[in-house]
Amino acid sequence: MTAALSYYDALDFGSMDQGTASTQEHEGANLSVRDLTRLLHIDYPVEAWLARTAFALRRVREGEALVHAGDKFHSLYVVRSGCFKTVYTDFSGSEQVLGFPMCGDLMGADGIDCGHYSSTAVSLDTSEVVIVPLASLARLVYECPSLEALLYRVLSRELVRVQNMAWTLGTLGAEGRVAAFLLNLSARLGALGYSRSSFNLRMTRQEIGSYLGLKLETVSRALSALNGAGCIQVHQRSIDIVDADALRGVIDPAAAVPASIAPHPAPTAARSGDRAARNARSRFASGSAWRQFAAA
Amino acid sequence: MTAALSYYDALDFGSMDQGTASTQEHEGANLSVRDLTRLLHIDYPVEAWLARTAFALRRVREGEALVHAGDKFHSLYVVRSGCFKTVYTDFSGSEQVLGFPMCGDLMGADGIDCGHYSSTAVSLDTSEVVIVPLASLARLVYECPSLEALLYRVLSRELVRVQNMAWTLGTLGAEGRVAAFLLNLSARLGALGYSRSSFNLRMTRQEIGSYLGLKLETVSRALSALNGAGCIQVHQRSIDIVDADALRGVIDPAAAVPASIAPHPAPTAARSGDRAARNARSRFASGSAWRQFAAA
DNA sequence: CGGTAAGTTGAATCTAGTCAAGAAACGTGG
DNA sequence: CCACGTTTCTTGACTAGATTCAACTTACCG
Repeated sequence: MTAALSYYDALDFGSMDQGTASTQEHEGANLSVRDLTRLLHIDYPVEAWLARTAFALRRVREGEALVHAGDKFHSLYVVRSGCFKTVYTDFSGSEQVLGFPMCGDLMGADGIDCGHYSSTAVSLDTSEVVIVPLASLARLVYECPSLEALLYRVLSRELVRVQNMAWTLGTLGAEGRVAAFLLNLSARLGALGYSRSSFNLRMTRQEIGSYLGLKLETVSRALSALNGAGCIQVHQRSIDIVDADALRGVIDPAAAVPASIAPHPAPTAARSGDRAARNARSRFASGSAWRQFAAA
Repeated sequence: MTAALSYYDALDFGSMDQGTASTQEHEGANLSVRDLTRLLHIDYPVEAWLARTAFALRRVREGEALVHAGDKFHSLYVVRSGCFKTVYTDFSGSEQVLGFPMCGDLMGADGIDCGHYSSTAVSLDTSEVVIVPLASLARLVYECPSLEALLYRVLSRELVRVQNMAWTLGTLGAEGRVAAFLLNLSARLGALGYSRSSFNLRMTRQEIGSYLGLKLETVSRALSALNGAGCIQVHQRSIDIVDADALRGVIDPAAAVPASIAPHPAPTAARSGDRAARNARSRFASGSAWRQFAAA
């Protein structure tokens, strides 16, 4: 057992407080391995007895940082609710947003290799994350080797996501990037059971621009242009996707979206159609105020 | 034992021929786990008996594809010699280069999650790769749990690399991107024992441009500009870095290079200084023809 | 030696950035 | 509830930087 953890011990994982002990704010509900696999949309035959292993939760208030770039790595985090931004703080002050992790997304994986997180994770919302200490995971894998591939898959997924991002930045113009961003968001929210066609952005134009390698004015202009073209309806943070195919056309006139901008290859959730999904309300769901405004 | 592999079996790893059997071209030399960790620059306490496990090699000729996007995933690959490009073939024909894996770099990790490689790997050179079937790795981890973190770290490293790429594409202009590209190459070659200041590019302007999100003419102009500014000396594929600090200055006038464009956080190799390293010749090393040209 | 692929350079065009002003939403305190 | 200041967003005019198109040079390979 100790042999199984020797490597992690060498990285000082062993000396850290783990599990519930490391939770800054204790929540009553802890999550089982089964819950975790569901959250990650990775179907997994988890032995029943593993259910006793529990992962702690942590609540992060809007604007609060979950981890800072440079902090010592100890845990991975899976978003359970809310929305984050992960940023590189290019220490001449300016920051580059690397992603907007949402429910089911992984954070902190960039810290595994060198032992320090390489990006800062800031909550854009009152959020909740599952704390997954790497040491706990290692112990778990030791007891149940079939779990090994879980982290492999999650890391691989993250890799594909960032590669997609690099593709977007490398090949698309401003409007294409914004269109891809909106479609991506739409797909992810749809997979979570929210409306694919109507949602509120949790981030500012500045943050979107930083993420897409654009200035905030350019993002604003691109949104206005897509609005004018009839693809979407924008009003501040409120987005209505009127014509998703037209949006895809903006990305590639030959309608060839690569491997997929969408996050997961057709997960099982949200098969119930938009009508039901639209009833699922959250901070992402549009407020009624703008809806009547749009109708006018 | 079979239980340990059940998940992989489900993904058809179990039914694949593994180890030497899957090598298209048998090489006499197979690599041990120890060799592999050294190649990856990850120091690891590997139990001696693990030395018997051997990974097969495969030779890939210039222009040949190691894997194609969409192919069924079965193995990871670690470059042992030569140089590759990994490309997204945006199926309207145009392709985007995602990276130039070299000795010690991992390829194929983007296939773990969904079971298919998402990018094509083409050799730019006569190259050699170590074949690491994921099933073999799983078996190995079952026998020696401390190996588990090996793949975690490699995947994490890859993630950081691509995030750095996204940063480059998102924040730098043409000259900055080219400068970052050259510095990155310089650092990687240096870590392998080659000259940091003088090398030959293995890729065309077109491929560099695709990688950096630029057109080939822009790459050419940027190189000429850096040449004119006295940072480097360019002649076709031959690059001499005259003033690395000036190059860093191009990236950020305030000399603030983020976390590091460099690949690995100061690996142990190549501490011998440039003089000794310059003697290490390879396809990357500059030919003498241009050297005298440069002196003129 | 000639043909082809790769690289350089110039001029015109277009896209995104910059600077700047104004409008709309938000929060706070009266 | 309203007035206020602050933040966020939108829009316009101008500029800087990258792309495009094109001509030309240089290397490479039979």
